[in-house]
Formats: sequence, C-alpha cells, structure tokens
Amino acid sequence: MSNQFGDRIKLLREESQLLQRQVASQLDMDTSMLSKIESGDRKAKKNQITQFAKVLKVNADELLTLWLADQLIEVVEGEYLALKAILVAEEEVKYNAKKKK
Amino acid sequence: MSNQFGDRIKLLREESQLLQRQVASQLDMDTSMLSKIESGDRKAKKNQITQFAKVLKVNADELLTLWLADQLIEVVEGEYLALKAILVAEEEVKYNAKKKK
DNA sequence: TATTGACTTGACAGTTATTGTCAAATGTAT
DNA sequence: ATACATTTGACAATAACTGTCAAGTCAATA
Repeated sequence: MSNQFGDRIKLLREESQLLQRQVASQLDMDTSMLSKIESGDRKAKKNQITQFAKVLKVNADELLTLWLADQLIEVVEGEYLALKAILVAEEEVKYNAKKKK
Repeated sequence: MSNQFGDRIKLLREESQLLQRQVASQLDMDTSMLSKIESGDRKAKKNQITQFAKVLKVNADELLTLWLADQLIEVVEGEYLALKAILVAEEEVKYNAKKKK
C-alpha cells in the first residue's frame, strides 16, 4: 500500500535526528501511534499535519498534499480503472475551480 | 457535493422509462435507498454496480469509473491542494502500473 | 380538492470500521 | 546481558455507516 506521507515524515525525522519518542511527545501521541503512522498502518489526523510540519521544519502544504494523495490512492488501489477515474475526478475539480471564480 | 454516479444512473433510468420501484426491486433494495443513491445521499455498494449496469443496459466500466471518481472527489473536496494531490496520486498510479509489468 | 402513485426525507437500531492505548515482541547498539 | 528505540497485536471505546420504516412532499388525474 502507498504511504507517501509516512515515508516522508519518517525520513524527515531521521534527517533531523529525532527519536519517535521526541516527535510523538510534541504531538501528544503514543510512540506506537507514530510508528504506525510512519509505516502507513494508521493515518494521521488532518489537524496533526500542521504540527508535524512545525516539528519537522517543513512546509505544511507538502505534507498535506502527500496525506491527501495517500487517501486518493487508497480509493483506487487495485482498480484497473484507477487512472481513468483519476482523470474524471481531475476534470471535475478543475471545473469546480473555474466555476467558483 | 459531487454525484456523478447518482446523476448518471438517474438519467439512464429516466431514459429507460423505468420507475425507481422497478429498478430497486431488481437490485433487491428499498426505493428509499435507490432514491438516496441517485441523489448522492448514500453510495451504492461496489457489487451493485454490475447490477445497475445490467438493468440500465450500460457498460459497467463506465459506472465504476464514475463511482470511483465520486469517492476521489470526496477526499479532496474543498482542499486548495486538491489538484496537486490528484497529480501526485496520478503519478503514483502510473508508476505502479509500470512496475507491475 | 380528494386520491393515487412516485419519490424524498428523517430517524432509528444494528452493524461495521476506526480510534487510542497497553503490553509484549523485536530490533539495535554498547 | 542491558538499555533504549521501534514495532506489533489485541482490546475496549468510540465513531461512521447500513438498511429499513414511517411519514413527508410532489404531480397528475378524477
């Protein structure tokens, strides 16, 4: 399963030489929870993304994008129509963006 | 909210001059359920898509694509990073498709 | 304007999925 | 072996979803 968010925060944490314990405590979570988030077993709550960004000193948009992408992939994973569905969704999003203006 | 699947099956049903009651009975569901599916209030189960296709005499792939697209849109709805996330997911899907070969 | 039939809606209990937490297991370096 | 970091499995608590029922609206017709 795809886990771009988890992979990214794990890499960032390691680059910052932080222990799970240190990151977890700042986000007020158990290390076991952080471990699961890093491995993709559980997903972070949306409101934790900002905190991750702060602790790991990275742009929150980058993390949010990966977090959303993981969920998109989860929806279409294993579907042979995955790409087609994504293109349909993309059109819809573009259309809505235009309409909003 | 986006409801491409529901809109489509409703249109197909009307074009076929079928009543909700008639379609619903063939799929072994309550008309209230069908009404909600058509309006996007509830979503069809995946295994019902084939049945819809059969009753409405349309390609199942088309319906499955819309059904998946609805769920994709649900994930990114209201997110200003929606498009970016979709592009990231798209790349991932393409990459996985290539890897599989 | 009463009746009929098609469709919609709201509320509910039953079921399923997700959540955080704990304890135990595993890994890793000293 | 010890100490510390990380992972894993299981569990109860909670949240989300499901189908169904009854009551509701709506449109056409007698």
